[in-house]
Amino acid sequence: MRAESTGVDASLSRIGEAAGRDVRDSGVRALLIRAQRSKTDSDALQASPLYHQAAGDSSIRLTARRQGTRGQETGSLYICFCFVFCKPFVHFIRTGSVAKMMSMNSKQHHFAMHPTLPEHKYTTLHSSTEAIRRACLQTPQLQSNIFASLDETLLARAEAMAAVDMAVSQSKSHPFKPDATYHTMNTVPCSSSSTVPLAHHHHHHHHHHHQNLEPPDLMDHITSPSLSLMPSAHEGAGGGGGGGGGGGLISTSAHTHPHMHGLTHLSHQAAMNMNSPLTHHGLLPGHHGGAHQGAPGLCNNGLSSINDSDTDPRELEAFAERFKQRRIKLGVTQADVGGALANLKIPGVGSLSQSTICRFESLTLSHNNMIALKPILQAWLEEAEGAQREKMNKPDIFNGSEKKRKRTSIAAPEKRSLEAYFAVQPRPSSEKIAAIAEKLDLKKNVVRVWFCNQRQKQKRLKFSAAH
DNA sequence: CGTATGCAAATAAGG
DNA sequence: ACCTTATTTGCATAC
Repeated sequence: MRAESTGVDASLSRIGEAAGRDVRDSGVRALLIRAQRSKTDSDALQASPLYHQAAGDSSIRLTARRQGTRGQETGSLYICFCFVFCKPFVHFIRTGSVAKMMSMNSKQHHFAMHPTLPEHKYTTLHSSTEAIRRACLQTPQLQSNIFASLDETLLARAEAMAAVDMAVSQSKSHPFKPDATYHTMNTVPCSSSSTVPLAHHHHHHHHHHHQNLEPPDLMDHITSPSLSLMPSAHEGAGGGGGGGGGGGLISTSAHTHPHMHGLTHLSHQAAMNMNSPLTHHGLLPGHHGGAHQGAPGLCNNGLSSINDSDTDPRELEAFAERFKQRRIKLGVTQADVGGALANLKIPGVGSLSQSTICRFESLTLSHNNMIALKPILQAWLEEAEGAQREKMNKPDIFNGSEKKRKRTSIAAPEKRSLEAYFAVQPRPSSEKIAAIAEKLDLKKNVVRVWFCNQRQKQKRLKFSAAH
């Protein structure tokens, strides 16, 4: 509660301290302000130079982009915090989810965070989204809410986590896998602040051309904070050889506690559980007995089937780039690749959409997702290149194996009906759902899921909305 | 046409 | 068998 004048400052410095960074950096502040003004998460991230260079969490980024419109200001701010502050915080957010964070702190937003608000010096934003941002500024209360949620509890928690994580990272070899962002990122130990060590070229489309940004001065030197946390190399797994691997390959998907109220201890546990973005089943349900090797040379002895290199953001980035390059050389489209994956008879693997392939190439998938997909795409690539070398196309034994996940498109009329039902009863009984399903000529499960998702959406909106 | 992206179904995982 | 929360995809449609 202290948070005297600028609670933000106080809290930030604490977090920064824990992360070994000075988050009071003017650049950081500018970023926050900018983020705050962003209409969407996407805007906030795109507008941030840190988006491309600082340490971040791809899953956060992903969420930001995908859930964009809805996350709005809230999400933006938090997400940017992730980039600027510390990994632990990121993890917390990831598991806790923005919405939850909002909820748990929202109750008492006694912060008078207005000092750092808009009309400050960096007011000269000229980004392409300036217009939108302006619109945004018209909702002052919203902004205060954002900051409000950034209250003591939250910060304290993040701080605690930071401490935990750091401790872990120093004792154990790999605190949490490199969650660093792709793109320009360089997971290298750390190259301190002012040097943006771009290792090599990396011609990813939109990068620096963010002419919009204003005073570049401040930003540029900020560097990814988390770098400092990076336990440099990843000697982790490798050496151990033996079963070690501790967690084995499962991943513990970053899930967490359903209820955060106790928060305190939660942080700890969360912190502990988290760092293990190992392969996730995202796409490989794994059900069938093991055989999840997919990519050649993946399983080294131990159980920890994943090498560090497999989870290294830089490696992923490089692979994605290479993949795209070679795909094009093969004269294959993203859609082709997606569909071809099914022919590659890998246990739990089916086809994927052009969208997904595209996202893989552009690194707009979560880190875990990237890791999960990499072996598969790698397998395809080798297969395809091999086939071409033989001058023959593979006959393609259309293995009717796994099919691509289907997505039902609920038409507008039906959607309206559902919304109407939802209005009166957000949690219809199974019978009711069945009835609705029949009436709308939809699968019962589709309707059930719709209600689930709708409830989720409502919950989110409840925050962004009034408070 | 091949590629991005918005938004939101489907799914995974722990009750 | 269904809920919730967190995440992974895929339609559709805009570039």
